[in-house]
Amino acid sequence: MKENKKIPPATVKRLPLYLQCLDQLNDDDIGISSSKLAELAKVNDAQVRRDLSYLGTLGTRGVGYDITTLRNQLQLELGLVEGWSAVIVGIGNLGSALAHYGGFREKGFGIVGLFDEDPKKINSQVAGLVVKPLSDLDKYCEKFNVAIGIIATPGQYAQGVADQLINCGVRSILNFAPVLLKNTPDVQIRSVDLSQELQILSYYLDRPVLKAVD
Amino acid sequence: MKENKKIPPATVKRLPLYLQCLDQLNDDDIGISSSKLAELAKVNDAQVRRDLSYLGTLGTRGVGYDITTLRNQLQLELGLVEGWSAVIVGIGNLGSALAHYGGFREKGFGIVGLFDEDPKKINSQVAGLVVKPLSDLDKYCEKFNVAIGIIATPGQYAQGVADQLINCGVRSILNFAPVLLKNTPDVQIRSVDLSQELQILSYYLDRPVLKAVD
DNA sequence: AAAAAAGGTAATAAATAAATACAAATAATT
DNA sequence: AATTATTTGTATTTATTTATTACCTTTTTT
Repeated sequence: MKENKKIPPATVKRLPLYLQCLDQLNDDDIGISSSKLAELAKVNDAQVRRDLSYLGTLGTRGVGYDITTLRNQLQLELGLVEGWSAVIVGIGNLGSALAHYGGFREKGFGIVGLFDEDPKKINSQVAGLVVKPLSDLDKYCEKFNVAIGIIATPGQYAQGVADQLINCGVRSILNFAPVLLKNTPDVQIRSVDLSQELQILSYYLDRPVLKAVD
Repeated sequence: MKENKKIPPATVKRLPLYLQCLDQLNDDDIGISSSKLAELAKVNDAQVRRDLSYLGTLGTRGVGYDITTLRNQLQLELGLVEGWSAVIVGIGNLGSALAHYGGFREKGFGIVGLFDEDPKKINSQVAGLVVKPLSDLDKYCEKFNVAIGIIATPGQYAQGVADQLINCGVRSILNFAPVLLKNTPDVQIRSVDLSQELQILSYYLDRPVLKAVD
């Protein structure tokens, strides 16, 4: 399939999953079939082939996929080789946990700044970084060419923080505050609402027969 | 629409969102129209009416929806009035943040136990609870009739913890570890992978023209 | 040479979402 | 009191997205 065809969102969501599955393999494995990968990722094997075909012709018929090639291509497509910089705003319990979270760095993201408005937090050290006031955001974004803003403030401050981030040129936002942020053209916003996840689980708790999706 | 018709997963995912939108309204508002709610939730207004119709005939033609009725019905449908009990396993930075997170209690969930295997953490106090070893899990699950297990351990321990939780009768698991847990019949599993969310954002960073979905 | 394994992709099916339309109920207006 | 405007509930249709099936091609194995 063509290299520059746009990839369907549902497929984009599965790409990091495939990458994760590859990480679970033995170090001495060099190849993997679509059916094996499908089993690990718990999807249909044709779906795996179709998803991967968006990245180009990676596999060899009769053989399968070379793991290294596949991993490289997934990382390339997901932009994990770009070394995007991120900041975290809101250094409460969750923000602090995110600052310590190793999974970000492992995937190539660099947390370059922590921000909060609470005077008690400003200048304190968290995960090896000094917490700064939001007034320093502009400076940091320019200096580190920050691409991603992670919002972990209480809900009522989230939109204001988002506006500031966008104003500083940040084009992608990962929002953990339990509010729906305003849509802005050219800005990607993803929200993770912890309590909503629990609520969805709760629905199915009452109805053990039904199956959740996603 | 019939009360006991099964609700499509896509709708179930929107129900907590509607609930969140209601929370943003002024206290003195007593009614809301589908079009207003649609605007807040950023969906089509016909979709709102359709989604809500699964909960019964809640609105009044020519008038709209009574906010209190709507909230009650959403909470009822989502099982938020059941007071489900939950435990958190893995009291690292993330687990600890989750233990402090007020959003769970606010929605009616009760965190009744924290568990970890690290001797340095066992017996320490976090968010008003004493961290216990996993060997106490069984006891807690029985005592508090625990319905939900929240996993915040490193990836390599997650499946083992999940097995233990299921073994103790837990039927719903919210997994924050970056691994795909084995499917078990009658057990609902939802996973939140923080770094995967960032990776999806990263894909769209390279392609500012495309739009992400969900 | 034949059979088995495995990727690529066209075609189809299923699920989801969106749009349209309209009857019924309520409120506002004349 | 009658009329008009508003808004829900729902059927129907349409469009879009997603998932599955089927089949052809290539490679490896027997």
